[in-house]
Amino acid sequence: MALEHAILVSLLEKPGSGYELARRFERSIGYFWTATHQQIYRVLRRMEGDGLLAVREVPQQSRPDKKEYTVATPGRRALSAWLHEPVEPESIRHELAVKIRGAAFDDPAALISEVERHRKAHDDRLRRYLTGERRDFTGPEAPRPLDVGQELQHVVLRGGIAFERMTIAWLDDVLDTLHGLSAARSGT
Amino acid sequence: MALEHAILVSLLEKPGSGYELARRFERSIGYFWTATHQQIYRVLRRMEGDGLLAVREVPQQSRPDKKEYTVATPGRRALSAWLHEPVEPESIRHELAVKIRGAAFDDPAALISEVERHRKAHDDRLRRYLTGERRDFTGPEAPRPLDVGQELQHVVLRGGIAFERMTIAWLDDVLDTLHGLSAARSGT
DNA sequence: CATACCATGTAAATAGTTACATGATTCC
DNA sequence: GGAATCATGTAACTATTTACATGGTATG
Repeated sequence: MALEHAILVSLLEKPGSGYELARRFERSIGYFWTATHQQIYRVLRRMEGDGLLAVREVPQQSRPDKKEYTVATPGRRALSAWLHEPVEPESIRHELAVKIRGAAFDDPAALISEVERHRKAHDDRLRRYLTGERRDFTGPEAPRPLDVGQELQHVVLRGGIAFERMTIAWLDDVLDTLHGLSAARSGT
Repeated sequence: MALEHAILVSLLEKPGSGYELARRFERSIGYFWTATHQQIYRVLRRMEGDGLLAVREVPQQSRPDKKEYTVATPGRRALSAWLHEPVEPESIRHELAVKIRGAAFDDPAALISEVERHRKAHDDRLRRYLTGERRDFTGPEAPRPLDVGQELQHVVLRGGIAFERMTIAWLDDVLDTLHGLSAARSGT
């Protein structure tokens, strides 16, 4: 299960609560894995039961107390073991692509606004990634030289940026295609 | 559930058995959705029970008989309805990226062979896609002009090609980074 | 005073994976 | 004789999503 491993990596980078993990899954970890708070809380409890994590109750003033999780030695070992095992190269799952092929059996032009909406969402994400990249890795405020962990975080972020750029370019291709089909239909 | 919709699209393109669908999910549909035969058989039965699909027993000689599924009118309507609803822009899930960030807590150089293996898998997939593109859409054997369904299939395939190319370029970036880290560690 | 944020969970349903199972035919 | 292809499935488990639930604090 990659969620367990993603949690181990995130907690090794910095210990934190389920809530904090959920927030990280919306941001930095989010560009390669997603999870909701419900799932995170459940997996945290299991991992703690398995001895992979240690918990510490942290009392807070003017905020609810929280449980701070840290990676225990067996957790570190489990991550190491996984890193040395091969994982299957991933295939994509893209609902919008299903829709695009499905549009052949409906009105292709009706899909244009949906594709535009997706294009905007990816464009927003790209901007967020680029802002984060300047802040943490390439801007004047960024530490220099970067340590090993930061270099690796940066190369993963570059992957996220490349993915969003590719997706935006492809969605433009899709929009051109859909417009072309409407024009042809109504007689060039 | 996108698997249902992917099945509807595939069966509209061409009716077929569960086995045939499973094979398509390894090929053409595979570049935007995956499913195993076990899952497909289960969903097919449910969809038939819901009246979305019609079945026909097809006797065959020198092969086991098969059940050929066709999309029924309610199935067509369900697909139409879904096409007009918005779906959430997808986030990626990439186990290898989890590993790359995890490598900071282990030996980054140990990941090189794993990344190379993934690079090769994506390169193989790209070659298959390009062969399919020439055969079905751009080669001299391809029909011309393409109909609406073929244009849409082609733009989705171009998405798969763009994804594989982007991934390969990114994995090269990852390999450079990993090599750079090893060189720096052993003292430049 | 309403909204957003902090913080943690339960319950139910659906989706997806992995292991097991069968049996005929074709190709090397 | 063994492996691959055609064809369909059951059972068990794991992962993920969605809906519901609570309650305090800070901000405009």
